[in-house]
Amino acid sequence: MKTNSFIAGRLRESNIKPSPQRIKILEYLANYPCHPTVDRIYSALLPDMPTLSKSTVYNTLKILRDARLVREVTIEENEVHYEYAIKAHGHFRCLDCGEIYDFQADAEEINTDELRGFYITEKDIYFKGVCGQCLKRDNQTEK
Amino acid sequence: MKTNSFIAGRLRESNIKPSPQRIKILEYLANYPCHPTVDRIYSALLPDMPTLSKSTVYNTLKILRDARLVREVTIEENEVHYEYAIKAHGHFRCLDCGEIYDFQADAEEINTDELRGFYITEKDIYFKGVCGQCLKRDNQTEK
DNA sequence: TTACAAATCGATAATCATTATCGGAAAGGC
DNA sequence: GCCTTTCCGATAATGATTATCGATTTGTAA
Repeated sequence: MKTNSFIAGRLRESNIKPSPQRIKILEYLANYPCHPTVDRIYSALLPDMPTLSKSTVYNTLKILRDARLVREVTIEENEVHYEYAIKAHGHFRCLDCGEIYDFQADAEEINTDELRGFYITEKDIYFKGVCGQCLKRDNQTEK
Repeated sequence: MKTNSFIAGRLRESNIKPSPQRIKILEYLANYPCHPTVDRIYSALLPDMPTLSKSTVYNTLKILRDARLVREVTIEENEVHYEYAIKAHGHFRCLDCGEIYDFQADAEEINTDELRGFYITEKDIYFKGVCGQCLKRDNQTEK
């Protein structure tokens, strides 16, 4: 569980003023690794901060992303998900329940000879399909 | 250069009636491997088919995608790109000029032990950064 | 050919995530 | 305390995508 002061420190390290809104948003992402959307973050924090605006969530996430404190997960077409930036990994999205799973995958191992002379800043691995839970449920329903 | 009749054949193989609109759209994707967006496809075909509607482009692409004749490339946040489905490969998007480059990358080599019991239907590798051309241009401008 | 049913197409409106704008509030320096 | 800068929040605007639904075309059978 990351504390407020730890989060505030991370913001200061990146030269971002630790306002209450920014602390809360980054803290939420650090403690709930559920790849939330903007709307999800907004709804989760609203009870605690009734004056929070969705614009602020958008603005803050953009700041945090530029500082590389959070990452955008664009595995879904119509909405961006966010995650606290730790070690790089792959993402799997279940086309049935929509859940996003992390899995270890080293993108550095992918051969990039063809991209010689390119400056690569981001390597995303996005898999899709049906997760184990949904497969099991679907099989039971069939019987 | 893929011919109309070849394209029509591919549609029939997938039990899709080869209407003129569908042939033109799939033919465009097969012959111009530029990862176009819906709007790009629409604009390119409009001179030849003045009555074409953007709705039809959307509908047709959805049909072609479901038949796995084309793939959606969701490497950009706000717009979907399309490509004729051939051998799987990685995509690199230049954050400067927006161009999308293909590169050989075998997603099958990525270890998926953690996804045991999952049914995987799609494996996307999306890299981002700055392409060689843009790097060169930017350096010249600096001088 | 004619008639009818099904599939397809196209125009318009609706949806919804995201962005832009801008006035007001808070923070920080002097 | 005053002033400047930064930050926040409400509202409106944007733009890709989807939904709707009537019109057109296609396929089929008499």
